[in-house]
Amino acid sequence: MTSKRQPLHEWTVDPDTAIALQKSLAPRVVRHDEIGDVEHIAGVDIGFEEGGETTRAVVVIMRWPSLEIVERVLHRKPTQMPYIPGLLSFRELPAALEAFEQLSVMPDLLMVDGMGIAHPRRLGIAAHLGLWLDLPAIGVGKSRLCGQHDEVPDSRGHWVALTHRNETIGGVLRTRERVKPLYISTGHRVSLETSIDWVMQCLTRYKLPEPTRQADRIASRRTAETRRPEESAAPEQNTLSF
DNA sequence: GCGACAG
DNA sequence: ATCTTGTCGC
Repeated sequence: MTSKRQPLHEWTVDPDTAIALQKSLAPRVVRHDEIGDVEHIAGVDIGFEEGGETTRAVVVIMRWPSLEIVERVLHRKPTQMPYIPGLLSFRELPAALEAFEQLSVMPDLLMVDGMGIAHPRRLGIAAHLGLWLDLPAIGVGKSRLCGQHDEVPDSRGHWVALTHRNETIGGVLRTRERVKPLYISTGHRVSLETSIDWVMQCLTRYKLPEPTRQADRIASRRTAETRRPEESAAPEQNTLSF
């Protein structure tokens, strides 16, 4: 029997409703390790086109530990909510969720561009996505949303705690010397320490871990792959698997 | 009331 | 996030 998972909640574009949802969902986020064998890791990132009118979600699936790309999905969807600090997931997840529906392989771990629980109400985009898909997830942010931290030693692999309201919500990790550190945090079913470990394991020669870096390249850059299909050929095609 | 503010 | 060329430095 195929049972279709019921969605966590109805979507909304109302700020107050979104905040209320975050408060009720945050307690359900699992902050300890509840992760099995990892065969595939997904990198998730969102980009925008036409001045923000269109949201472009990209999911890259990599095999572990080879880190070879085994699948990529690019999905476009009309943007229906503005960017509001703290409500990022409500703007970017709709497109991402539809991208996941296109996958032929479900990953065992997610690495999302943005915060996990390092969020004012402890439900950043990585936590929200992990909770929705019920998959282990790690938040990989490039800048700070909230919380305070000491200066990070300029040595690859070193990190300091990110604290907010008397609680450690993440870690600020130096993934490359002389380069701005990354803000790592639990998304779902992965502890902070394990999250940092996975990020380090996925580093090559760049600032970002491979899953996020690959997704980022495709989502942000307007290259040959990012090219929209010919309007005359297939006007309705907004999804590309390659 | 005054800043701060993921992508 | 996005608009954008070249340029300085490890």
